[in-house]
Amino acid sequence: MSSKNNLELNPRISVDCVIFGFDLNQLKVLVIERSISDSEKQILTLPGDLIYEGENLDIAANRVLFELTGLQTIFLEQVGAFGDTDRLNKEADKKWLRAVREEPDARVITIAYFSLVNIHEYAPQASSFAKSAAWIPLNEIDELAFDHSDILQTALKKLKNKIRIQPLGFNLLPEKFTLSQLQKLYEAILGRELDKRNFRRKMLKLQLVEMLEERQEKVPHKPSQYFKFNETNYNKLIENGFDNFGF
Amino acid sequence: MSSKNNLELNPRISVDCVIFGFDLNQLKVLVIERSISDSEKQILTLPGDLIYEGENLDIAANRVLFELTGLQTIFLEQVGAFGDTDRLNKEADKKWLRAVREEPDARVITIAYFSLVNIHEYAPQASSFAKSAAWIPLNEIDELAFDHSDILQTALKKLKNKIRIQPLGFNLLPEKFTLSQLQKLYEAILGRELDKRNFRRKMLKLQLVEMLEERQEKVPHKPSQYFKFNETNYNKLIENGFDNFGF
DNA sequence: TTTACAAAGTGTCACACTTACACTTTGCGA
DNA sequence: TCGCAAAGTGTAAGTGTGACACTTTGTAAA
Repeated sequence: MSSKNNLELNPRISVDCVIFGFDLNQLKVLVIERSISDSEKQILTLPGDLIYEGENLDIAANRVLFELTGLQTIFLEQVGAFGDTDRLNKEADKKWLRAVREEPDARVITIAYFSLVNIHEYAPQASSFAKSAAWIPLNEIDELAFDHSDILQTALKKLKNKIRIQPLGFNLLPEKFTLSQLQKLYEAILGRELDKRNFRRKMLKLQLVEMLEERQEKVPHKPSQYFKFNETNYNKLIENGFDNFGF
Repeated sequence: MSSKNNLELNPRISVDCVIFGFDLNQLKVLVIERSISDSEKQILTLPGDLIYEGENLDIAANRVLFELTGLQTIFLEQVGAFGDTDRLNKEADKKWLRAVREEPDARVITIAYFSLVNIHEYAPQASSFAKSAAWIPLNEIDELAFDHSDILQTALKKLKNKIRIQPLGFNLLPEKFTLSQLQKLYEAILGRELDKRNFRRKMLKLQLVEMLEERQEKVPHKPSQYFKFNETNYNKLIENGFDNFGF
């Protein structure tokens, strides 16, 4: 174990990303599967990296996101700093750090970000950790490495709050979508069911969605109209001081 | 200027605190007056400090707050991390850092917190910066050192959002207060006027305040009833899923 | 003691929004 | 052609919001 040197005096800084996706059915999170040896139980972590020298935090988060997903200029917002002194102290985590880090005992303070990704545009990149990346449904994640469960919960809370105020959801959907899919997304994020008629009435009144000429095909039931997000109306809406969907 | 050494590789970490107070009339912020020499123009900063070795972020923020105000166990919440590489690069800031810091050129990433303080319980402590601390009305602050204006604006935005969801305001008031004072506080935070009758109706319906037997004395107009915050009812309220004051 | 002042305190109405609720329509596939 | 499965649709009751003006009350000054 390192003695009192400046490893301890000067914490390292990392960024970790909570990347949400939606497969038109479930809310998912992009996680990295980490294993030391075959015999070891797989442990999941959030994608992240130490920041580079002279690199801004937002830039670092964008870098991690891009290296992993190939996506750029998408929604990305800070969740906060997580820096408890014992955040890397679980035995399994220490073991792994010793295997991969130059300074496994250094204190690391991480700045967490969350981001919303259109899962259908997602293209895994050839970065060192991309090959072990996986979309896991939110409700199937029970344990993450380090304090990543904590980070995930905080990010989710932030998303829940934000979705009521900004139409973030559209970042998670393909360009055209049905109102049922949109509703499912809101239900997945908010964690409760919504009334179909009330939901549609609200969305249509706000004019945030625009009906397309196109409808579903080859579905074994009445085909649904496709809609697209109307950004112009959204911008008008927030100019006028809109700040609550009422969900 | 330092060459490529680990001063640059390993950023220092600080905490900065946005401490809000309310004097029953105006919303104020506790700032530090910094000056290098008498001839220099005074520059204002938010109170803050580099974290200690092995110190948790929350603990460090509480420490700064306590050293400055003598107050403990009060509302304190993280605003976020501010780490742009150029955040200490203004000429006046660099000059000052060279005068007071051991490593004036090191990159510093700061974790900002905001806190609500009952200004009447505030007792300046004998810490190194407490003697130059001052409560400045929010609307009289035009420029702060470093990126502290940015931090202040972000904290204020967070406060505005939070006040709609949690009855934070009571942290800023003395134990007994009038409904007009409470209204003034909400107006100061939200930055707009509220209707007296509607405000009272809402507060009384929610039963968050409780009327005391006492009223104002020696005021040259009809004396007002005093009220106190009812924490029991607040806890009941949030259990039942209350999440919006409707302001 | 009367009067002026200044802030406290009070009620109603119109409107918008929210919630709860059930049946019909439509296209596909068997 | 029949069954299925999800899409799509309207209304009524209740609740909350916003706008609005006058009366009350204690102090202090004339």
